[in-house]
Amino acid sequence: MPRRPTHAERTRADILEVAVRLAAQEGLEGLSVGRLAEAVGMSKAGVFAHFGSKESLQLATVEAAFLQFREEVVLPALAVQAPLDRMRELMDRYFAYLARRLDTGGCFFTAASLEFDDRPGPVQEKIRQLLQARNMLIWTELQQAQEAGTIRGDVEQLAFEVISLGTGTAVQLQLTRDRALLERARAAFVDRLERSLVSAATETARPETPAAQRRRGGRARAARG
Amino acid sequence: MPRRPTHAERTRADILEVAVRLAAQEGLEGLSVGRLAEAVGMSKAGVFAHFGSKESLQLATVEAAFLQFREEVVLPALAVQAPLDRMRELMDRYFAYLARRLDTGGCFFTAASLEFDDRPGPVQEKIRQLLQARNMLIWTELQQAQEAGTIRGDVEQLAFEVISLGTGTAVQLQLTRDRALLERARAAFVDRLERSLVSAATETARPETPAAQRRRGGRARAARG
DNA sequence: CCTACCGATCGGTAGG
DNA sequence: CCTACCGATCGGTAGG
Repeated sequence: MPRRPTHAERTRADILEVAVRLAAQEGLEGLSVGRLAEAVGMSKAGVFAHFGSKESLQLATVEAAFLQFREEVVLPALAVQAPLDRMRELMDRYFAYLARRLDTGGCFFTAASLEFDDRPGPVQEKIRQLLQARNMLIWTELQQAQEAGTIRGDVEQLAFEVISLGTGTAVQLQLTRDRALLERARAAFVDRLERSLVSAATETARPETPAAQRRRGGRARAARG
Repeated sequence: MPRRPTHAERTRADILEVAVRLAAQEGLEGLSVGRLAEAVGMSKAGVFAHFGSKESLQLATVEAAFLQFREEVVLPALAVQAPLDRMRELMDRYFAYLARRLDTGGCFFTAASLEFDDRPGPVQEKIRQLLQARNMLIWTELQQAQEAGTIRGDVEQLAFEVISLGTGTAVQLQLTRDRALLERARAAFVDRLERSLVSAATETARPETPAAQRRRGGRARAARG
């Protein structure tokens, strides 16, 4: 049973909402306590009192961005029953997230990831942890789809390609602001997934080169199993 | 005939070499004149005298990073004769560039692109221009490969996917420092290219779904032509 | 949650 | 290319 939030907690949540937006645009390091305070209509010390240090503010901002992403993208997708449809929903919702955030800094985690890849510390660790969790989620989804007999091949390779597509799209989209890229990304995802489908009639009919079979991991796994 | 560089020109080049490294790690905005001066062993005003403003320094740093990239990646690849082999060489050299820069900030342009996507101005324009030139280069390469009869399908879609793969790999690689991602990226590229090949015996033998044909642009182009 | 302040560093300039 | 300086802003603190 969720406790009724105190006044301080609500203020903190308000600050973080603005912080997520500012950090997405100016970066987690570029986000200064002074400008955050001004944007939220408080004194600098007032904002500071809620976090104690800039690093704590950064950590709280990353967490807030994650909770928001979880609510908008992950949880709704997890409600879908069939494993592969869940993966499709996840991707659809990620692309919708990118579209919504076109004017508010783009994908928070892609930006944070690149900003902190050379700044060791708790913030980097937190970002690394969240992106690792994302990798695990996608890997698990595809693994389950494979166990359900829906897809075949090297699921880790497929996971890598799906993540690259999402991340690469996020980067290109943000600089060009060209929404057509989202359609290309969707097409690329559907196309790539189709190539791993077991059910598609054309797929089973297709002969395969030994090289492609090896890349897919089909032969290797059969040898191991 | 290249003029012998003046002392000032050589100093400027030395400063920019350090600037490219610092900017790749701390960002173009995080790069401060003071720390740059310290890193290069000069006074702050001494460094400043070469550029006049931070913005000019940033522009010069982007240009220096571009010239370096051009030398290491683009020009050697352009020496290759066959259009599609040129594209393969370009990709190979980009992945090698990523591997070399694992400990010096990763892909300069991916980082710069994400850092400046919300900072309008001359620096953003410069970055946008360079990445647009990259898009055009890849598009042209694939277009030529298609005209040579080597590949078929929607070259713009293929170009988008190739760029996404490269950019997405750059982002993931830099946070995880997992070199195995480079192998996955290479495999993904080869695999994707193979699907667009005209020559592969297995390709021509494969039946194709109408949906896939539409996505490829095969039908549409035939209708137009 | 505020006012008032700290030392450090920022981009930039004067003058040589 | 240097020393010496400018106002502004940074993260952070004292005291209430």
